[in-house]
Parts: sequence; C-alpha cells; structure tokens
Amino acid sequence: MDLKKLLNKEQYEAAVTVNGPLLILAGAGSGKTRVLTYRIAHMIEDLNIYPSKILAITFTNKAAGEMRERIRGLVGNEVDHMWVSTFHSSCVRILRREIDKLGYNKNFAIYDSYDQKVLIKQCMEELNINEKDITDREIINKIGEQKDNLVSPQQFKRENEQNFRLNKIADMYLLYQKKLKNNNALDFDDLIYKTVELFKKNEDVLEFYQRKFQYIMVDEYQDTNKSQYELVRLLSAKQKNICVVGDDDQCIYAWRGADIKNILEFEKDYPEAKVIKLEQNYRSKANILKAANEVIKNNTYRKNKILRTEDENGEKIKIYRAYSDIDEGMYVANQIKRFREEENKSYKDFAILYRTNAQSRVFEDVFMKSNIPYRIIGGLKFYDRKEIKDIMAYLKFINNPLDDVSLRRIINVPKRSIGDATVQKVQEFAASMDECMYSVLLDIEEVLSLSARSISSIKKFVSLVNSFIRTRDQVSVSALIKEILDTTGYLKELKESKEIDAISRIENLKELVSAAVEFESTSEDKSLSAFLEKVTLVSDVDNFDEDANTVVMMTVHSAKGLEFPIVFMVGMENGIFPGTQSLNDYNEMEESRRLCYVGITRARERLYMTSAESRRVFGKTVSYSQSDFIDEISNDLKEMEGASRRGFSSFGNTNVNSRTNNVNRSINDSIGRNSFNSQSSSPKVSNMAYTAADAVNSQKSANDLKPEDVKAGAKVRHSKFGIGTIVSVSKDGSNTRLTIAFDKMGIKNLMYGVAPLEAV
DNA sequence: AGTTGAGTTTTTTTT
DNA sequence: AAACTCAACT
Repeated sequence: MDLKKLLNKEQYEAAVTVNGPLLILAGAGSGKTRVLTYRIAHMIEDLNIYPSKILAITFTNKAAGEMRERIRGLVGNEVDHMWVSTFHSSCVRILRREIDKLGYNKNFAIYDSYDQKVLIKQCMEELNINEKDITDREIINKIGEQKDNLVSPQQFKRENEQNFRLNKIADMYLLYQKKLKNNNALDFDDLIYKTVELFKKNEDVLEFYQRKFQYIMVDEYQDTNKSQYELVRLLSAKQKNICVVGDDDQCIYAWRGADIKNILEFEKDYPEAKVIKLEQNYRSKANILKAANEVIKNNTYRKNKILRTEDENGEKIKIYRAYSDIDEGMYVANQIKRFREEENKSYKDFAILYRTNAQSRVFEDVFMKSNIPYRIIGGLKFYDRKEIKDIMAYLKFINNPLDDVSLRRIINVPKRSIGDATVQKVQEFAASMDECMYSVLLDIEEVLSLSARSISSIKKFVSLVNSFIRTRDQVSVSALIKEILDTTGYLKELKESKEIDAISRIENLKELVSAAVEFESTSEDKSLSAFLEKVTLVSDVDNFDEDANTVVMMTVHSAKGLEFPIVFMVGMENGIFPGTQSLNDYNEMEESRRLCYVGITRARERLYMTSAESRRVFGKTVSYSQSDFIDEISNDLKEMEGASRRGFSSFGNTNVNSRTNNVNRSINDSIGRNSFNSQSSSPKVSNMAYTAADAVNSQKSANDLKPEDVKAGAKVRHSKFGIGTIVSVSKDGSNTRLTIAFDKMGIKNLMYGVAPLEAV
C-alpha cells in the first residue's frame, strides 16, 4: 500500500507507527478516521498482522460500523476477524464469556437508566430514604461517579462513614449492587467496571486478552473516564502497542467522568510515547476554522494546537439576533428555503445544533408549518416509549427470569388482576427468603397471606411466561414478540382502547417487530440476548442515516464526529449556551467552550449562530444576552444578519416607542437580568446593526445609582423589589454583578447598569 | 382498582 | 407548557 501517496506527512507518520505507545492529537476534521483506517489496513496487508489481534475502540456504534466498512474496502472480509466496537459493546462481549468468574450468570441483563431508576427507588424504600432528603438522581449520579472512578461500594463506605449523607449513599450503593447481582443484571457503568474487576481478579483471563489483543487503538480518547482508562492500560500492559487518538479541545463528557487528564498526561503514563499532531483540516472553510481557533484559545487547560486549512475563506459566519425563539425558528426555516431555491441545496445539507434536547420543540413547530422535512436525533427514543418498554420488559424477563425489575413491570400489564398489594407481598416474601420473585411465583402457595383469587391469577401468569421461556430458543425474536403481543392480549387491549394515541402505539409495536426482523437478517448472533443487547447499547446517533434527505436536529453532543455543509448553532445565549450552571464555574465554562468548538467545527461551508431576545423556558418568558462565545470570534470573521424585526424598523433607529421599552423593561425586571448587555458592552462590535435594544440600554444606563455608590453595604432601592442592601459586588467580564439582600424579597443577583436601582 | 385533580418539577449533555 | 407524582375520591 502506498501510504505516502494517500496521506500527508503527519498522517503517514501516524499510520506507520505501529509498535509502542502512540498519541495522535487529531484536531477536528484532520482526517483521523482516515489515518486509523489506513493504519489498520497497513498492519493487516503490509505487516501481516492477524486481524484478530487488533482491537479498535470507537465512541459510537455508528463510528465503529463506518470504520469497519472502510477497512473492508481496503482489506476485504478479513476485517470480520477484528474487534471494532465501543467500550460498552467490547466489554459485553468479554463478559458474556467470562462473567461467571464474578458470580453472575452469562445471560445477564443490561439495565438501562430506566431500569436503574426503578431499582434505586426500591433500594430507597428498603433503606427508608425519603426522596425529599436525598433525590434518586443524586444517588444515581454519585454511584455512577464511583463506578467511573473504580471505587467499590465497600471502599466508598469505608471512606465516608463519617459523613452522614455520603454514608447513606454508600449504604444505597451496597444494596443496589447486591440487588443488581440478585437480578443478574449490570448497569451501563458496570459493564466497564466489572470487566476491569474481572481482569484484576483473574490474571489468566487478563493474560488471555492481553495475548489476543496485541494492538489496541482507542478513538476519542479525550472522553475516556478512569475505568475506561484502566481497562485500556490493563489490556495493553504487556505489549504496549497502544495507539490513542483524541483532541483535548473536544472533551465534552467531563460530567460523565471523562478525564481530560487521560489525554493531557498520556506522555507521563508512557514516557516512551511518540506524539503526532494532526493540525491540517480538510473539512471546513478557513473562516469557520479561524473562528473555532479564536474561541478555543480562551481555554487555559489544553495542549497548544492550531488548525489550519488550505481552503479558501468562504463566507463569514452569520450572526442573527432574533426577536423571539419563534422568530429564531422562522429565520432558520427561511434561510433553508432560500438556500434551496438560490443555491440548489438539499434538506440533508442542513443541521440544527442546540445545547439541550428541549430546544428542538420550537423548530419542530416552525418546520412543520413550513413543510420542511426534519429528523430529530436524541431526546425521547423509540425504545423509551411505554409500549415498547413493556414488550422489551417481557423479552428481558424471558431472557433472564431473575430480573425482578422487568417482572414487576409486566406482571399486571395488560391487566390480569394482580394488584400492587399482591405484588408487594410477593416481593417481601422473596426478600425474606433472599430469592428472586420468579421463584416465589413458581411456588406461590407458600405465600400464605394471599387470597385464592390472587393465587389463581398468578398461576395463570406463570404458565403464560413459562410457555414463552420454553419457546425462547425455538423461535426467532420477531416471532416471540408477535406471540407476546397476541397471547398476552396486549395488542387486543390497545385495539379496543379509546385512547387517542392507541393507534400510534400499535404502529410503534409493528415497528418493533420490523426492527426484530431487520435484526434477524443482519446480525450474526440471532439470539434473544443479542437482540436485547443491541437495543440497549445502541444510541440514537447510531441510527442517523446521512442519506435521508431531511434537515437534521440534534444536540451538539450528539453531533460529535459528524459534519454538515451548513450548520445552524441556535440558542447561542448566556444562560443556555453556555448554560447558567457554567457561568459561575471555570471548569464548566471551559467544557462549554469546548462544546462550542465542537459545534463550530461541524460546519463545512457555512455557519450560522443565532440567539433570541426572549424565549420561553419552563413556561416562563426569559431573555438572555447573546452568548459570550460569539463575542470571542473577531469581527472580520462574522457579520450580523438582517436586523429586520417585526414591530421595529431597526437600522440606526434610536427612537424607540415607549410601549416596547416598557415591555422589555418588565421582562428584565422580572428576571433581574439584562437581555441586551452583550451588544452594548462590546464596543469592538462596531459595524453591527443598531437595534431597539441598544436604545433601551442607553436609556437605562442613566439610572440613579452611580458607580461610586456600588459597594457592599450600600443601601439601594429597586423599582420592584423595594429597599435592599448590597451584599457583594463582582466583576464578570464587562458586567458588574450585584448581590443584594432586599428587605422584603430576599437575596437577588442583579446586573449593575441594567436593574432599575437608585441610591437611598 | 382506577380515575381525577392539585401540586410539583423539569433542562444539560449519553453509553 | 408539559409531564409527572401523590393523594383522595369513585
């Protein structure tokens, strides 16, 4: 293979460095998948390395599938002997073979976050923990954090016995793990944690996999957490043929335990490591790339790296400040229509990227009305729908009858007169015998406190599920699903139901059957557990089909690894992106900025960044200033788009009618924050359109509270909150934030120069 | 056992 | 604004 012709100098260097530790710092769009693909092909074709000795770990199943196909294009079906998969899938594959060594059964269930929550609630009940004292979410997060960091329940308990709250959570962690094991189930974090545990406790098993995987590659290394780091370290410890690829600037999963240190300190872990930087970008026009560089350089904790391109500048980045969230949506819709008419673009050329899933709603409404076909990636997934979850619970239980969580979900669905009270008794009896509920159901007569009627209902249920369990290995998954739908009466109940969405639910169930049929025709392993695994571990992006001709909407997180000709980053407002949580936390702010960097670098040709002066959040109207990230892009790279606003004539118009003024003022008053400070506070933005907002602002700056009056201890009057005392003053960029304790209204955070304040 | 209604909470981001 | 929870009522 003539790699020198196919790759640039750095890429070539990276592809032919096969032995020893290698860190590839690959900027966005620098062709790292290309490098990895050729690297592997080179290993197989030129160096005659057995494909089965190579392990390639990617971040998503989609990335894995794509890489596999690209390698197949180079080396043919040899690729099928290689492991190309995500951390989670690889671990499942290992655990399916070895987990009995940890005392689990090989057909273990994988609990998704829903199952996890149910089990946590059960634990809370048993330990008498009130939701009001510690929320289930806090507990789930804390336990997840421990698993990401490889802290066992025992260790966590030992370390926190002094702390009342953490000690309680430690008890929860202990009980939760015990229950998981009783249910023969692992949660997402366990998949990694237990694999590491397996390797640490069974040297022979570790050695086997060390010998098997002599060459290891990890993509998106910046997003690995401690447990994933440890897994890779263990596997590569013997051969040290470890190649990691990543971009510290794209680390956006710190909240999930991703440790940016893993990449920044790779050279410390492996002093003999070779480091190669890929800084040549092949994706975006120069202006977009420059903007990305300008934004990210504001971060301090990073490797210095500047992306460059030989491509032309291209269009400037378009900035649009909408009047409202709906206006923002219409603006985007109009741009899409215009591009289609004037430049002959197709729908699939556009992506709408936002910070949170909830933001998709407005765009859905607008696009629906404007007849723009769209798809949403993420949010409520197909497999999260109630009817799908019900049937999936049947399948999970049939596959693993120890699974009490699934059993409880299906035992009275559809209605078969086994009420909560009955289930509760069974559950308690099972707990007292330290057995799973199913085994109690099998000998239901032993539970003395049940009525004859309950017992007969349960017996019917048991014979029903037993028939499923018997046919489990005889029939295909799709046939099993159909049988469940029929013999349980689930479908019948839906058909007779008067509920409005019954029809769409039936449609969804049909789709589930098709999904199973599709699985049967494509998957090598056609077993029930393979199906369940696939469904549980597949993310929404994995199903993203770039050929379907629709506009696509997703979070910036989901967009990682993807690219689009025209990208709209919407909701670019302080309070959303960066979110309120980030505004006062340095690390969060840096992560937000990295996320912004990821968003910008998704664009190939055109980038739009839009915001709105007012929007509805939680049913309330709020107004946020334009994102500081936009200010970080210099003026010669961006231009303000059409300042046309309904209700205003805008350019240079400082003559604002008083009605508008009052409306804006009351919005600001109600949230104690200025929506317009960004423009007025950035004098460097010179050639941008003057808007009504500026007039409001200049008017307001003439308020009665003089700069010398702004100090802690000073008494002030607010037009709405009354008299208060300034508690603290803090500079935040070009804004001055005041914390004021009002006599009647409590403590508020307000912005000086914006809030209607006067000295007292 | 199931339904209604008041009250509460939700938003980060995902395998 | 919508979804969810909990309790009191049929």
